[in-house]
Formats: sequence, C-alpha cells, structure tokens
Amino acid sequence: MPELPEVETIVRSLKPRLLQKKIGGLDILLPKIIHTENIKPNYLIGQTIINISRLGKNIVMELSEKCCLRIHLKMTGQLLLNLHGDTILKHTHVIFYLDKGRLELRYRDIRQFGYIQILTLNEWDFQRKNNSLGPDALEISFPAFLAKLRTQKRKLKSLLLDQSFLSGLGNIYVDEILHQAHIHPENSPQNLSTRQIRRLHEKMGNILQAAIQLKGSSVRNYIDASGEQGRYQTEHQVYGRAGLPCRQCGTHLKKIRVSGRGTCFCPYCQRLPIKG
DNA sequence: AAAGATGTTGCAAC
DNA sequence: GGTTGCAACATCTT
Repeated sequence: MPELPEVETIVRSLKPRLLQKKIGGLDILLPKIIHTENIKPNYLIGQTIINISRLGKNIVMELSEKCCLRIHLKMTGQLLLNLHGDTILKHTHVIFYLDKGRLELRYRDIRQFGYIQILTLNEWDFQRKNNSLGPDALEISFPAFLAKLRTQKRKLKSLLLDQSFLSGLGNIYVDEILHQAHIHPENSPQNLSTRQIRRLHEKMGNILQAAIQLKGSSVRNYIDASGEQGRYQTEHQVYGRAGLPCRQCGTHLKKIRVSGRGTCFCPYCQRLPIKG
C-alpha cells in the first residue's frame, strides 16, 4: 500500500511525537519481521530517537548510539502510535515501549511482507550507496530526471516502478502520473520528446505533493500513525477505475498487465506512438 | 467455493 | 542487460 505520499504522511505524523523519546523496551511477537546484521534488538533499549526521515518508501529512525531502524511497510505494513492500554490489534508484530511505557509504537502488518531492519549508520550508508536506492521521486531535479530517462529503453511503467532507478513511486501513483502526463504505460522514454519528459516530471511532483496534502490514498488498509485515513483516493483519475469513463475525455478506461502489475490507463489520452 | 486479485520487492529462470 | 513468474502472506472479490 504505502507509496511515497503515504510514507511521508506517516513520517510527518510520527516525528513530532517521537523525537527525543527513549526506547524503554520492545516486544517482538513475530521475529521474522526484525532483520539484524550486527546489532541485536536489545542494543536498542535505552536509546533515544533523534531523527525520523524518509527515502523513497523507506522510513529511517535514527537513534542516539550511531544506529538506526530502517522500516519498509511493503504492502500492508502499518506503524501505529498508541497509548499503553489501547487494544492490541490482530497482526501486531512488534511493540516499542516509549516515554516510560506510556507510549507505544506498534508495527502491524497483515501480510507480513514488511520488515524492520536494525543497522549501524555505516551499514545504512553502505546500503544506500550500493543497494541501489535511486533518487527520491520528490527530490530529483528535471535535468537529472531527463538525463536518467535518456539512458533507458524500458517501458515507462517498469522504469518508474523500479526503486533502484527512482524511489518512492508504486502502482497507484505511477498510473496516476502517466495518465496526467498523457503517456502510455508501455511507451519507452526513447519515444518521448524533452517536452513530454518535462510534463512527466511536473506531473510527478504535482501529484505527489497533492497526495501528501490529502494525507495519502487509503485503499484497503492504509492508515497513518494516528489511525487516520488519507483522502487522495477520491482524486484518482485511473487507479481502480477500469471500465469507468475517463474524467478528461469520457473514453472507457482500460486495464492491462504491465511488468506484472495491473495497470489502468485511458486508451485515448495515453496513446502509443504509431509504429513504422 | 475455488480461483484470482491486492499497495512490494527479491530471486530464479530464460 | 532485459523480462517473466513466483515467493513471501492474509483477506476480499468474482
């Protein structure tokens, strides 16, 4: 579920309430959720949360002793901020006890694909460089975006979903961005003019910012750390609207499979160039 | 009621 | 390199 706008919303809601809080302890109810390299979970006890940030869809909580938690929510992960005594929902897998036990940060994940990685700051730096985390979709400048796209032949949808190429976009926002940019998901950057790529970059920024303003898209399970739903789903032009008329031109929206993912688009607004 | 789809991504196979 | 299919898992829809 959570793509860049949802993860950004979660980070913004966590930050003011978690900075400078000390981890008093933690319960690991499902061990496979915790990924450790050299640091054991017990090392976290007594540490203070000194920063929370986002890179692509990753949440990074920096701790006082030169280490951090890198959290990936994958499809159905949730970070919830609760008071001690609040009902512990089914699928809660990790609980961090903060603020002398009054506050609890809970990791919940229906499908159990997500994880919490415990890393030294050095390990995180190494991952970020080598693990091929592409530039953040909200940070990349137009010239850098243009230059990167110019080196690629792949289908736009597959490129934009590739986190090592660009990080932060997922299935919902790629479909929305390509629709507003009037680009067919299977088109290749080779067929795009600089002007079209400029439009793509603009729409990407506009859509992501608008989605953050509305606190993300809630389809199925997404809620932020306070349990609130987002409202951007009401703005969706194509995602989840297959068979319905395009809001721009009235053509029935189509659904196809591109790079293994369900893809909604408007066959009129997003035409492929005529071959030959 | 079984089969297919779901916001992600890493891996094996080709 | 590239793509495809599958795997992890629970839940909801056809």
